[in-house]
Amino acid sequence: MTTSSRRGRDPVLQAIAEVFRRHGYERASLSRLTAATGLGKGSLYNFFPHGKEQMAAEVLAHIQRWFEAEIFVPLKETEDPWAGIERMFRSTEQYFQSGQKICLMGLMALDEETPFGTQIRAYFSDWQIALASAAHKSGKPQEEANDLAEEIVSGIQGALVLAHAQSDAGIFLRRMQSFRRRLAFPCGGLQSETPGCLQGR
Amino acid sequence: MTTSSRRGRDPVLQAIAEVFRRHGYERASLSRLTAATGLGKGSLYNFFPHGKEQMAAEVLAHIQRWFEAEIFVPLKETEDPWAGIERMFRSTEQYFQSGQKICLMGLMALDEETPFGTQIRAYFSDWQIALASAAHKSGKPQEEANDLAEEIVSGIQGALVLAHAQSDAGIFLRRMQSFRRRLAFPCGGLQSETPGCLQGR
DNA sequence: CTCAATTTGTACTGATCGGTACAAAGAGTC
DNA sequence: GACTCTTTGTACCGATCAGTACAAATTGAG
Repeated sequence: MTTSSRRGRDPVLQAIAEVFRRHGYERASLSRLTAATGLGKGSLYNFFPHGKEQMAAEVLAHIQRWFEAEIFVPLKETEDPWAGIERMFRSTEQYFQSGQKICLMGLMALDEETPFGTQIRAYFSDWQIALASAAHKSGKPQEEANDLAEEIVSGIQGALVLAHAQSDAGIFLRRMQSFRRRLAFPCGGLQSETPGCLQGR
Repeated sequence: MTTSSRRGRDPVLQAIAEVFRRHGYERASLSRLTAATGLGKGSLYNFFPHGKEQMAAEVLAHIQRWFEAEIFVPLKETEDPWAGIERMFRSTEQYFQSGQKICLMGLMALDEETPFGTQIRAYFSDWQIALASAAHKSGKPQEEANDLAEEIVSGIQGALVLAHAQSDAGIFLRRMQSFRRRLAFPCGGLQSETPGCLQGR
């Protein structure tokens, strides 16, 4: 009882999320979690009776809610699709601290045999659907909008991987700028057919 | 001594690589490694006196060598850049089994505090440099070639993440087709400026 | 205050971790 | 067969894991 306790559930969840993000599910040991939250095991298991798995599930749900409110809903509901799209880019850059932070969803997506597959799937498909909706509203044909959304949602994950591998936030920011251009210009989408110089398999 | 031993080092490394790929560095426990290789702890530590870390380092070196020979060198040295590029796509699709397998380099890139940062950095930058070289040879200006290479190398990682999250190899194959088009068409590269509808920050 | 309910620290559990020690088993040479 | 030298299985090590038990401390209501 020496440390922090009466600050509500959210800051605790935030601290836990940070541990998961930095160390992954496995290495997020209880000792790390107690250290990061300032809570003893007793308190932690009092907050999360189902232990580590519940912590991770709630962290993922928290992330999902944040993206839903901050990004997906604006993308789907704004009448100015460009505003929603630019807001997505800004919020994404801010959330991932210009690529210095990692996407916990992406990290856990690579882990086999976690019980969070459903949550992870929902996160990515919600994002993709929301972005495709905005792209369609901005004038792109539905098919091209879907393709661009898939490109950008996956591309953001890849940019985070590469930026982290090279410890270079510039990579992430450059990719984000490139995605902005891709959405703004009509030419980059699904062109006719694969050109002759690359025989599509 | 009941099981396999006289097959050389390579198949053992391959089995170890598979464990690392499926479970990550942490969850790749010695018990899993002994099970996958059919070797006891004694044999494993006889092959790899420095234990798990040496195993991982050799696996990464093995991967690097494979990509170097199969993809990077052809990209850099072929006189027909399109042939090298198409070979890259085909080899990549084959290596990752159309997106069903994960990139161990990308997975470990997301892990903090592994001692493999140098190897991982080299893998990605070698790939990017080789691809940019081929793109440049195919007629793109150097700057655009660099940008496209960064887009595609990171994009492949993202495609693997998303394909794995959704258990949908189609995502990976669609992204790869999209990258083929990006390289083949001149229009998708670095255009003039960010358009007015998206005020670049 | 009193008393019940909640929150907390801590000592424990059994399991598993990576790694070591070492003797038995194999293989090669003579 | 007798002698090395390498390869192998297995018993063990201390450390750490997630999780539990539980009593002391705290809180809140009356």
